[in-house]
Amino acid sequence: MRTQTMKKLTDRQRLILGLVVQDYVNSAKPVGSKTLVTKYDLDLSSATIRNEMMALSDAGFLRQPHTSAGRIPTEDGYRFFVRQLMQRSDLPETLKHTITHQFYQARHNSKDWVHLAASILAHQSNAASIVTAPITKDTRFKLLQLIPTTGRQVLMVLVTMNGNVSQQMLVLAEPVQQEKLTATAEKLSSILFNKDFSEFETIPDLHSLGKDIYKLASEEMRRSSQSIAGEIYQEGWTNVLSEPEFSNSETALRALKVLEEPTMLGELLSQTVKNSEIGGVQVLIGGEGNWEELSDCSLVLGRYGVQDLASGYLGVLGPIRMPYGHTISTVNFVSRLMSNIVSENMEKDFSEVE
Amino acid sequence: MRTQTMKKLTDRQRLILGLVVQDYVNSAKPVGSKTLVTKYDLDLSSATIRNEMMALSDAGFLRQPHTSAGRIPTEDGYRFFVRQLMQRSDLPETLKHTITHQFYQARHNSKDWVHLAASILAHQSNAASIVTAPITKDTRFKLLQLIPTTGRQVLMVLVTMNGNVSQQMLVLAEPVQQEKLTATAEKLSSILFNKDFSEFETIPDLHSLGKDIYKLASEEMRRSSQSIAGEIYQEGWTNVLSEPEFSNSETALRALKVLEEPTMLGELLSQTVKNSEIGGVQVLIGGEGNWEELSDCSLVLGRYGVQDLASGYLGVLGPIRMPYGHTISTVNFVSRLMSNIVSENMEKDFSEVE
DNA sequence: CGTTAGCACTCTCAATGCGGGAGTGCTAAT
DNA sequence: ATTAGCACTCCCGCATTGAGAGTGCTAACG
Repeated sequence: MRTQTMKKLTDRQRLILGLVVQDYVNSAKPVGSKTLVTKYDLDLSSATIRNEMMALSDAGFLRQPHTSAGRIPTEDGYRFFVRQLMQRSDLPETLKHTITHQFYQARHNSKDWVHLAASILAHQSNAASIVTAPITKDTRFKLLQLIPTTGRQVLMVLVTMNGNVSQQMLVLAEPVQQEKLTATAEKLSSILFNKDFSEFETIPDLHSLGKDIYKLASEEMRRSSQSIAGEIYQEGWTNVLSEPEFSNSETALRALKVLEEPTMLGELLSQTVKNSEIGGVQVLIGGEGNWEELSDCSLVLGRYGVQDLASGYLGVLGPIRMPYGHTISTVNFVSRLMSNIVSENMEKDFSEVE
Repeated sequence: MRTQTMKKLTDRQRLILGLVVQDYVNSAKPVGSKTLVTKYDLDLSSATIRNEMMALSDAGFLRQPHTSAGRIPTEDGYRFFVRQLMQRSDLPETLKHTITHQFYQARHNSKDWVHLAASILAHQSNAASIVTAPITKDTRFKLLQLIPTTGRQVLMVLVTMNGNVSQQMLVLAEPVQQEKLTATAEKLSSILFNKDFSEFETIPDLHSLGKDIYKLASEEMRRSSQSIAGEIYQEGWTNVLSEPEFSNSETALRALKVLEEPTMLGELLSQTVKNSEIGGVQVLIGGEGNWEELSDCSLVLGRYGVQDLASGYLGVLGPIRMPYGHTISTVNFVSRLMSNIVSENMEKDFSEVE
């Protein structure tokens, strides 16, 4: 509301605002002036604190749930806190090592490490986590293989130049010898090698099997190039439900519906962090006016991966009363680990392909 | 409690019990004698109904939340209803067609149709759905392929005799020519063809690359043969949360924790429906004494697939106050569709392999 | 005998009222 | 500028109340 006015706060006001946020995040109860003095033994009287609190209320950073109750932060209060007061609280070194090790072990299977990320985020932040598998915007074809499984069913595996793998089960009109499948795959691979998806328009001269596969491959390439995010992993819903502000479950319902509805979630991700830098973290507090359903929630969202090449989203949904410092550090840390895994894969790529 | 006594109920008592269950399922409010008479215009006075209700309470099928409130079914009441009174309510034909068509379109990609099943169950039953991807107990090796993706990374695809596909990304110690990969894959494939996983013990004579792959393949086969269930798909949690009995969210929390914890869920599935017939449906009402967390919930669980060859689980979790007839029919219907898809795939298999 | 009308009784639920307590805003003194 | 003091406001828990719904019982009825 008064973002442009943005009054300068005195150091003491900043201190008090910080303490109120901190205390409220821990206790979930409105913070009174006296509580503040005794709990953090300040060298001030409660009356002074009251005056300052009034100033902070006027500035729009604190509010009272009702006359003559303690203060709780407003959304703007949280925002100011996150932008100016908060200090990141790093994870303890031993924990970092453990997590790093877990990622190291899972690094070969993208399903594994994406799932691991969701799990760690949910546990560390005590909230609900959202992680999407990385996707690549690169649409240059590298190779294709056809693997007979059973009867007329064939698994088609597509690999792009930077190593993205996608696959599709297909059913042939009639059984085909494995040799013929291999030959077809090799022929298509050599025709399409290093071609961009957009060059797929002109259908090459092929026998019917080749043509069918060709169509499917091009369809698959198109599909994978259009999606905004990879598969979505979520965990820790019950963490959110056990927060006291969601005990009536009506409010929790509103928020969790956003997570459950893939279209909403996609919109949320793309609108919020689509073009943000990788490694950075965005904090969406109380829906920011755009997301009514999230009015009591905050999101800490980020992107991981390698800029312009391959990336995915990760984030945490919790109550607006959230330990931002810790959550942001955690998201950051996990994001970095995941980016490492992605870029490791890419680097190996360059060293060979060039 | 008094299951062995199992008093014979008169027809009128059965009728009344049925009506109470029906009405309570719809309204979520205790059912009174007068309500029953007027709503379903019975040719009896409320006093008579009261007498019968008392009998049903004595028999353990009805109870009162407090003195002088209407009656609600006990767990035993629901069980009696499900076993003896309930009539299945088939889905309307048009809906059946729509659903069948959706499955038809998704039939080639197991991810797609399993996900579709979860989605349809959640929507139709207005509860939370659980579906696991089918897994095969057959452990006979069919073929293996190695697909270079980027740098030293290689995708290994394993196919079993009945067409199960599993894959694993692996990183080689040093770059290897594609030709060599192909040759290795072919050699291993021919060595292992039609061998059972248990025969993998004796390591054949191979060069180092072949040995590495061999170990990984055998590891992968072992892993996939040990799991009780395929990947788990869930949907419709918010449906459960919006039921009035879960408005305080404490109770919902208990139940949903079971779904979120994979080990618990696995135990639940295996203990309940592991060896049940495919196509049959099991109803777990109020935890049945074994699952304290589910005391306010009911589960309708089933298996789909082809007996002894490939199967998965599907089911629905909702409040104990559940429209059992409709839910059971839905689970049954979806189960049948999924079994069809699985068996279609298997049949094609036999026709060619034999 | 099963069924029914009548009635007293019980218990919930919503509304109301009543301290106690926590915390405020203001004023006047330091 | 800070603080002590104080009146005031409002929540919260608790008990009270009355209406309403539904019961269990008894006695009358066909």
